[in-house]
Parts: sequence; structure tokens; C-alpha cells
Amino acid sequence: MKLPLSYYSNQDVLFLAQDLLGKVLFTNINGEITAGIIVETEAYFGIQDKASHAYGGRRTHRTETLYAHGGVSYVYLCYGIHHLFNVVTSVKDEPHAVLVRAIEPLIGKEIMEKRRQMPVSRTAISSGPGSLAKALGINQAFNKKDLIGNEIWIEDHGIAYNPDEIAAGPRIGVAYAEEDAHLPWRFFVKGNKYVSKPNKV
DNA sequence: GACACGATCGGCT
DNA sequence: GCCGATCGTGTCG
Repeated sequence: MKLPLSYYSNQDVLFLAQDLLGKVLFTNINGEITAGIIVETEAYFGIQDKASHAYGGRRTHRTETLYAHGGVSYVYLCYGIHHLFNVVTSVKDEPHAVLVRAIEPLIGKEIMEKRRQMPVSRTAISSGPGSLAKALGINQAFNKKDLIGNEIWIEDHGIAYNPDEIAAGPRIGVAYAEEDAHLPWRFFVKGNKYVSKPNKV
């Protein structure tokens, strides 16, 4: 059920970004368990990707997490307000990562409603990277957490999509990445109502 | 030490 | 569709 460490060692981050669609992301905060099906991701291709925090081999206190062995979380604060959750992949010193952009609520829906102050019937509850992080209670304390531990982890529930059920398009909010801005490295489940920008392909 | 800006969201027009 | 919120980070001095 719980994805093993070996899953995250895969050096093909474009494959993993697509393979993570359908997997179930869990958090357990003081016994409050919440989980959702991953329906939208983006791949960040290490040191050669101008949109990545690790572009050019940049190595700072913040980005150090990206250089860890695959299988840990990379959480950072964006726009001073939102926490964004990434899955660090590949091997040590190869800073590939997958940003999770949307989930479909599955377990602990009442807890998510309390955290988001809105009914689970609203898709905005977990649509978009900042929103899903808040719904799952992910904050800075989750940075560099082991994804095979018991605070945050990902399970395989046997949900898988065929290639024709997945759409690929340019990543969101990376205009600064120049020629890398238009690479089709954002993946989402076609027709899923939790996808944050379903029209942009 | 100072400053410009972001892998966004939600409210208002 | 537009705009303000809000603060850690990185870069420069």
C-alpha cells in the first residue's frame, strides 16, 4: 500500500510526475488523518530546469532538501502566504522534484472542512498547491519529512490512468523560466473537477 | 543591512 | 479579470 523508498529513487521525474496521478497522499497530524487522490502534478527537472529552485546547481539552506535522496518532502513558503508541497525524487545530489497541485478529498473530509473553513462540496477546498497543502495541514514543519514515515506518506490504491486520460501542458506561474516556461511538464487527470487550471494545455 | 520578488489565492468589479 | 496580502529567500552592497 504505502509506496516504498525505491519508488522515489526512480531517476525519471517526468515518469514519476505522471505515475503519481491516482496515488493517495496522506497526512497524520496528532491522529487527525486526512488523504486525497493526486490529480494534478508538475515535474521540476533538477539543475537544468530554469523553473527549478535548484537551477544551475544552486544550493542554499532552503534548496538543500531538494538534493536529498528521493523520498522526502520539500515544503516552502510562496508569496508569504502559501505552503507548497513537493515530492523529492531520484538519487542524492540529483534535485528532481514533483509539485503536487491538486488532490481529490478521500479521507478525513470533516477535518479538511475545518482547516479550509468551507464545505468539501466546494472543489476549491483542495484545488491548487496552496489549497491542498492547507487542507492536509501541511506547513513548514513538513519540510524534509520522510515520505515513508507516519506523518506524511503516499499510498497506491490501485488507481491508474491510461495515457489518454492524462493531459500535459505548460507549468503554471513559471514565466520567469524563459524557454523552459513552455515545456509540457504539468500533468493532470482530464475532466477531474479538482484540477486547478483545466483549460490551460 | 536593504530590497525586490515569488512554482498563489480569494475577494471584488 | 484584476489586485492586494504577506514574508522568507537570495542577491547585492
